[in-house]
Amino acid sequence: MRRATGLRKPRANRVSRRKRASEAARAGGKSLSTTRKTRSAERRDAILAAALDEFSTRGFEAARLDDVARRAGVAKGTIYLYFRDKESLFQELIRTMLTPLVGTIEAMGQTDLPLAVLGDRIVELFVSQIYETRRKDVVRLMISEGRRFPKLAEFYYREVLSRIVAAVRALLRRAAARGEIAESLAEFPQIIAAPGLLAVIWNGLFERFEPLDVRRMMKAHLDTLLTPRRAP
Amino acid sequence: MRRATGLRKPRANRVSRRKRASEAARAGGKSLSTTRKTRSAERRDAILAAALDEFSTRGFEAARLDDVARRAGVAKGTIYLYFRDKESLFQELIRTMLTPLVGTIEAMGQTDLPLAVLGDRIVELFVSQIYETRRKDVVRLMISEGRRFPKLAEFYYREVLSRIVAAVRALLRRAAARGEIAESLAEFPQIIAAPGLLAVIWNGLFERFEPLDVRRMMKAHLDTLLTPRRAP
DNA sequence: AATTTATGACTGACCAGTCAGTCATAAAGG
DNA sequence: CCTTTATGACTGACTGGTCAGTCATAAATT
Repeated sequence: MRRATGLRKPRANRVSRRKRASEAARAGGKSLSTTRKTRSAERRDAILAAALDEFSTRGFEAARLDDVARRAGVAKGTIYLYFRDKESLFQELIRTMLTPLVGTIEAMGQTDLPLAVLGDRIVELFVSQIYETRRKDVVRLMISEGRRFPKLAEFYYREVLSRIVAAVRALLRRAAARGEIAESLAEFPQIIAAPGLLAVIWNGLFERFEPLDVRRMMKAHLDTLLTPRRAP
Repeated sequence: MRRATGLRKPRANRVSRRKRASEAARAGGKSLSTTRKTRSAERRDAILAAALDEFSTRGFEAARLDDVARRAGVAKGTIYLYFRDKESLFQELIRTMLTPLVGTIEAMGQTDLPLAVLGDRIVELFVSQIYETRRKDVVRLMISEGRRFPKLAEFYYREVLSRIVAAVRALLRRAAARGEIAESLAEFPQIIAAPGLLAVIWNGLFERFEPLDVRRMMKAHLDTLLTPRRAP
């Protein structure tokens, strides 16, 4: 039951408070750094990692910051030293995880190889950098909760998606010019990503009933999109 | 501020309670039926419709049953006459909206037309029955919240998805046998649906930045998948 | 009058965010 | 170098507010 008195209870018997925290930090794998700055960065990362776990399994609303704190080996108040509020923590999480991806993908947009070759690279990039990574969970979060965070959706569109779409479009245009694919495809770069997206969702919902081999599916898809250069 | 007393306040001055409710029912467009059964079914539907609105805009956790009740022109307690609890309401909503779709799609799986023709029908079916309908919101809900309702995901897989997948797979096998598409495609019926799924998500998150023409995208996709029968 | 249907005030549990207090570490002084 | 003082990172009990679900009572229907 909730205490009814409005009186502040005087502090008492704090039994070994720091102990748990430092143990958890140690358990986190990192040697406990003594530098203030290093320690601070480690804590931030620990909180972000814990937040990803909790947000992924319960969703934004249902996730409890108490649980995030416990998982990060930190007191709840500490979270508020690093993030303004729950929403801010959520947005930072997505920003931090997805931003680094853009460069990699844009770089790939530059290369001027036959699509038959690039295809393998695209598939591999997606699988190794997203599907087999915690970034998969971030993508899921973006899909699931993005509508309720219009600012975040806008950020994500401007900083990530629009750039990727532009890169892929350029790539497809060149391939179409070479006659490797139909012109109409270059208009919808989203088509290239669609099976990957589907796989992320399928994996979260139905994998236990019917597994899906992303790599093979994406490969089959790309192969089929290629215009067969005259039947043999 | 929250009331602190634990005392039950005696009931008093209920001023014209039914009025608002019956007005709202009338405003709902339906003539107020006198049949018990009809009226009951109407209420149920009103609650489901209101629930779809609220769950769609706020998400399952954040949606308030008070708001669902208000929107349905009903008192909160009434919801509990029709549904066991919030979760049950959510699951019933998805069941009710998606189940009728299966028959339509399975029927299409039977027809034995060239894929070039069937393609148009598939696109049109998807757009008119899902994308331009409130079912689009239900699909979004399934994607966003499905992970937290394993039972629901299982129901959806068994009753809806697996059947659709089977129908499309059969359809693709026949098309592959006729040489209309690559064999490898028939292994992944999901590929056919992928752009539609992507469109639903895109529509919810990024439509305001960059509109996406589903019909044209899906058409372009299907056209590209068809093996060009020998270059002209 | 009896039964069914509906209502909405109320409760109990829950949780984001706060803040007075603590303590490890750093800086200053001897 | 050692001791003292200062700093601010960190803690967790607490507050204020929210909301799912209940139930005593009222309205409608038979």
